[in-house]
Amino acid sequence: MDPIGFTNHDHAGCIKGTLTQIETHCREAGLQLTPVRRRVLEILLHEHRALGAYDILDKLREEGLGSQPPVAYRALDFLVSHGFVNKIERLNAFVACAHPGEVHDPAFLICRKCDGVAEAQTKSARGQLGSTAKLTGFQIERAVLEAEGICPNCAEGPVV
Amino acid sequence: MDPIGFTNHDHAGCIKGTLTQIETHCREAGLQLTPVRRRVLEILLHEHRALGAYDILDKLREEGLGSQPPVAYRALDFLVSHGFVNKIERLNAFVACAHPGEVHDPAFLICRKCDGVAEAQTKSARGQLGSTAKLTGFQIERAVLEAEGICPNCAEGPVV
DNA sequence: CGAGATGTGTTATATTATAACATATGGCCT
DNA sequence: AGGCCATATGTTATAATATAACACATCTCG
Repeated sequence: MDPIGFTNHDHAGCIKGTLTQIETHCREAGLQLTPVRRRVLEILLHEHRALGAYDILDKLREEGLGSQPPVAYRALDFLVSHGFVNKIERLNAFVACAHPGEVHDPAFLICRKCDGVAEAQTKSARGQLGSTAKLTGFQIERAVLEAEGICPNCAEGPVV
Repeated sequence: MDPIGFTNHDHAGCIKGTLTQIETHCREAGLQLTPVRRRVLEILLHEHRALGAYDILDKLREEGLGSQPPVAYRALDFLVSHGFVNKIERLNAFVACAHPGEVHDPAFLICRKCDGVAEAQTKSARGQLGSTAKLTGFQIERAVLEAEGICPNCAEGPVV
């Protein structure tokens, strides 16, 4: 499986770069990127696919960084609330954000076979709904698009 | 609260019309709209907002139509799989579909105060991602847009 | 009638998530 | 230093959501 956005890329560099970027962002914004939070972020960057909270908790437990659900959920809450990680509602799982720091309405391509997740740009998800929202007076704060389907890897070599 | 798409409409007529429409559809397609399935659909049409599976189960239980989770989940599975009901992943809840029968990628405006849900038209959610999907070879099967915000009712008269 | 497909009843359990309270840790004010 | 507040973590318990598995009923079709 190669769920890294479904295309090859410099994974080691991507992890390191994003991590550095987020570290800087936290330092400047006065956010505490504590060991647990940092480790959860690293795990998600490393896996580069959607992981459930309990998958993450298992890894933390192996490393002696925490063993009870709130440990994982708190770290994830922090990371999600600051835009470093996104929650994929459809999978009840979490994935490192491809564009941390930027304000954006994320869109995801989710493979229903391998659970690989690619984050896409969607400039206008909000704009799309804009007309409907305006008509009714609804104020959109966040918009998430989740598309389910088959990724190229699973399409070529069916798991069956 | 008036979460009916956030605008007034002929609710009784809307329930009846949709129900008739779905009944016809089922008859023609050879689908069994059994008592439990029909009742769950009615409940959702009547409430016209997102209900959790256990909320629905409570109502079924009161009416003697079933008391165990699988009863509700099976009915919901049927209704969702045939496009009569949509699941709002963000809320782990279910809402009657505003456009049953039509093939469409639904979009929802979800009020984070009252949990009211309006279903919007979104012709191009799929098209939006089309370019990205094409680039990577991802085959989109379903796409759902969920927007969170404040509905006009909650904005005007804050619950606080 | 018998076989297969579909739907329901029921028990048990899996999975995901949070409430609540105790214990650190570090800054900051006097 | 001492006291105080905010923030983070540790821990126990439990809530909320969802499904597996098996027994039984009903219906159709050959």
